[in-house]
Amino acid sequence: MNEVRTRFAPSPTGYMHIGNLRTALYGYLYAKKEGGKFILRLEDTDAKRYVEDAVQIIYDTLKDAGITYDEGPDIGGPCGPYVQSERAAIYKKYAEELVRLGGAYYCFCDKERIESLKDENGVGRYDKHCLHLSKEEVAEKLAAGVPYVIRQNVPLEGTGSYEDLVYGKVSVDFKDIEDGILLKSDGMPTYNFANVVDDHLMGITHVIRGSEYLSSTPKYNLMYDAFGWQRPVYIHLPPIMKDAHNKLSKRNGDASYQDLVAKGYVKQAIVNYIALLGWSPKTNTEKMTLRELEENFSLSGLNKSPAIFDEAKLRWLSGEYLKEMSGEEFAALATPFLEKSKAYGKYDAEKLLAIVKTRVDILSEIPSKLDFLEEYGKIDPALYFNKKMKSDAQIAKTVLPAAAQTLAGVEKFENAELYAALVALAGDLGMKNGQVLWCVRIALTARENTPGGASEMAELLGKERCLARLSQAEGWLKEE
RNA sequence: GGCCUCAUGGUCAAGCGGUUAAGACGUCGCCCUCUCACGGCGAAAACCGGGGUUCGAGUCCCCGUGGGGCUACCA
Repeated sequence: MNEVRTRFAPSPTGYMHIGNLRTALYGYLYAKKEGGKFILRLEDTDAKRYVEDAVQIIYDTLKDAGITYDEGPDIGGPCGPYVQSERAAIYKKYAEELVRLGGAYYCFCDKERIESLKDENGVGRYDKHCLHLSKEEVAEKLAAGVPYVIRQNVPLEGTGSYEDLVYGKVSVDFKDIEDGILLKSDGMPTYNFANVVDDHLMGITHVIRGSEYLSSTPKYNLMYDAFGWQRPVYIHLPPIMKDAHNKLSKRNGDASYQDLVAKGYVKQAIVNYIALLGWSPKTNTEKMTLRELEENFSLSGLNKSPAIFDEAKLRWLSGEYLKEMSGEEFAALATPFLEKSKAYGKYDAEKLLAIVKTRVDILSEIPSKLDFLEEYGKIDPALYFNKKMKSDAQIAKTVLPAAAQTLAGVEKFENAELYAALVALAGDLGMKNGQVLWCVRIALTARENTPGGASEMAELLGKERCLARLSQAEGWLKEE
């Protein structure tokens, strides 16, 4: 049994899409699961599409997501170079070899002739014109320096079939496949050729890629067969959609991995979530770390229908990761976001983080959850009304002054003590706990909803602010 | 247009000829509770349509409909 070798072969054309990342993740997971190797290869044969920082983004994203590779452009390996633009000579050699084997041929047709083959709809296919050139004619043109490409020689009849591990049997008639260009006139190969040569030379046993290659795979198999190479196992993956009609893509302004990280989604949650888009674990446990994914991944759980990216579920997962973190871990991740809050620097950071930890799913929500602390202002008396607590502005008028007095006397300004003191006050006043607590909380925060009860808010605010706010609130009540 | 391919709740998704058609997110309700959140419990919610095959079809076959892909000197 040969060692399993999978690869991720992105084209450095911009940002790392969620779909690309998932393809990389599955390749990585399968290799790990099988104790094999995962390889990174850059497919940069199209100079026109090259984007400056794209390569670095690919490295950074994979690293950030924890997807490590055993061989790749920046770390080397036995099958290098791992950048296609550095392998031009290799492709040329194999293209010429394929010509010798009859699987390809030189083509000297110019653009005009190719255009003339197309019908009014721009649809047309190459007519194998140059396939019929004699050896001498070819040699002559080559010697004369006539520009050429090398085309694949696809049979006119027959059917190409293969067994895809997720889609099952896929068949395409050769008559529906054009003699595509393998080697461009600039000497570089097209994807259609480079992927075959590289996957073979790099010993790739399992090709994991997007379903857009489903119907072109038979022509790759034609090349494997012509060379006498063993065909790899194919695993095509359905696309990740933005909605029922559109694929998730940066072009549509959809979130990339780094966008999601910047928004404050927990990285592990992102990886966990995308693993679930198109794959389902055997058990009902969906929350899994990368390590757990490595153990549980299996090709049989792969799904063949497109999956719509659901940010709501990602949020939930992110929140789950946040909640189970230790205070230190959470602080490390959350502090940069906490610094953007109006409350930052004015309150005990540890307390702020503790309050926000179970109330936030993504880190970027932190400022808005805390800003209210610094937005204290005139209180609408209606806020004091609460049916269940049986409280209203009238009750508040007697509660607030008494509460101010009580709080002034609390030594240890901490939740437990404050709660006890306020409950005791309720007893003294002959009121329900809720009547006192509700009124105090409203007076302290000027908000109907706050991330914590009256005593917690009081602790956070501190004695000085509490007393000041209480007296201010009392004043506003009297104006009514 | 031709070819490839997909189709279970709003979303992800289990199911692989016989099930009360899982589970998760979301939604809604209840409980807990000093509001919110957390947590607990519960509910609503699906087999695209039509033909077959079969004792029996979400599961197999065909057609239709709808979606996605390919049809580049892009990948």
